[in-house]
Amino acid sequence: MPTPHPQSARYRLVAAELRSRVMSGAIPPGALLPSESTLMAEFSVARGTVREALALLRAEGLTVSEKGRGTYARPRMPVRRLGSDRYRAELEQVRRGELGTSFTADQRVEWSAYTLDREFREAPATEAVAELFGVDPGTMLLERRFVFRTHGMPQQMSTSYLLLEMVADTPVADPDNEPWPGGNTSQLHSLGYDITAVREQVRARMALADEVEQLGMPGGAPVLVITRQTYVEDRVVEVADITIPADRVSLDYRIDLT
Amino acid sequence: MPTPHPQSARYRLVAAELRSRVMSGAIPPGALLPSESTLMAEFSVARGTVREALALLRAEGLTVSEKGRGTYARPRMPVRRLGSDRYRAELEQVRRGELGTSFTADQRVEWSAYTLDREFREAPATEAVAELFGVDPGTMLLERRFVFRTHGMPQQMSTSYLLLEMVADTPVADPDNEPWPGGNTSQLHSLGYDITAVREQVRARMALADEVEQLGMPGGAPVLVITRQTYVEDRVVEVADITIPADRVSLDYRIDLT
DNA sequence: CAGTGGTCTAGACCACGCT
DNA sequence: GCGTGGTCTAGACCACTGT
Repeated sequence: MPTPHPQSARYRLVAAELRSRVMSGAIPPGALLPSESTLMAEFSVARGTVREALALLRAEGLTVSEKGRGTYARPRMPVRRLGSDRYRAELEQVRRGELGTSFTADQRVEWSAYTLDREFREAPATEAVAELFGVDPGTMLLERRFVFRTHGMPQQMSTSYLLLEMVADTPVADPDNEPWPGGNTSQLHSLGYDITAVREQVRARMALADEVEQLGMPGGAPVLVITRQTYVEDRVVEVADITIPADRVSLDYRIDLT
Repeated sequence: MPTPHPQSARYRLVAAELRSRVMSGAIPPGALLPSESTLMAEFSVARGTVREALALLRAEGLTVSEKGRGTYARPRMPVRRLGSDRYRAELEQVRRGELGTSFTADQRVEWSAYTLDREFREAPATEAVAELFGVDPGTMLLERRFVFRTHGMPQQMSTSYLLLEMVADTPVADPDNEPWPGGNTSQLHSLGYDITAVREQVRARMALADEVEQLGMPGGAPVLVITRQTYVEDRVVEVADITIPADRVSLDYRIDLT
């Protein structure tokens, strides 16, 4: 459907040259690209043409521009590995009665080095969440919103849902008990549920305006969205929506066929 | 970090107005937006300003533009579900000696309804690929590039690597045998390898210029990238990089803890 | 053919970061 | 004050899609 663009366009040639300089490391992450006026001279093109080339690179996430300073090769964020094996590790840890959460285990940070904002409320299930739970829409849920930070840097935001009848008047429903040592797995364990399976649906899309705000990311950047269902046998005991800036994470799944 | 942009810019006001028309449904998916000259008159701005506004909407994935025709509200793409259970299904199918590939099974399209471009070559392993294989860099590989299409629509591109010593002078090394009934699992089976596990590493990033071209997607859109290792016991027998436009797919993983 | 978006030029003024 | 990127204008020619 979308019209293919000719590769011969001048701004594409300029973009290609700059792209190769960035990707080859000739312009390392964090370093300044030549200024627009320099590029006008180097390629003998008008400023608008240079700016179109730079816009292309920005759309590809290769560079970021700052008014008054210049255009930079985008600094690489440290990539956090989110392994599917963390659930099993967490479960075994909880059974042995040890501390830590999957989040801190993934991050390899100490228990004290992270903080999270939290906001709890009771709310009826929307149609989408009800379907994931396998209950009727309108069923009362505990909705918990979290923003995780390590060393003050926002890393991910998530919304978790629990059936209210499961958690009402338990310590799990009290935000003051967050962060909970041992995380979700441990919380569910304390309620008498030993999880047996997890299903994750992964999608990617552009960040919305408020996510850009809350996660401190550049505009026009993609996020990974994980919809997670936690199972005890055939019953869904928790549903969560997890949003992570795409350049900060790599998801790792091992699928056993034996 | 990135400089915030003022909301007062004229092109942002134009973009905001058009965005609300699209999101409210006043301009339904697939319908034409006003032409650039119409917008110049309506908002009393220069063409460059109108084009900046439209570039914003395109970057948000709300519209697509076609030379000679106009700018459309973007039609919603059907989402393909890529389930981790497809490997097991494929393996059982192969053992029973049946046809089909995971790609057609995911797509729920008939065997004949898809085509793929392919390009085979022999090449030494780069450092990254060698590490995924667990062999020395420079080890000779068969590199196979594919572009899958259903009904002419590009859906994903992938590059698959096999150890040359495993496949040299076998039917697998002959591009004319693609598409191979039963896909990768079946090919490996024919070489005497019954796969036992798959590891997938999932990331998302903005599409690069040549991916935009090959996949027929609007610029400024995110892609999902899957790095896949196929195992027989502890040995990696295939490595693949799979790139899919993010709005066309949802990955589905089930993690069993029992 | 007329109308559309794609590319390109040559100017202008502004807000911002640095020194 | 000077250099940077951000915004905006007013032209021009092209390639493409329609009739």
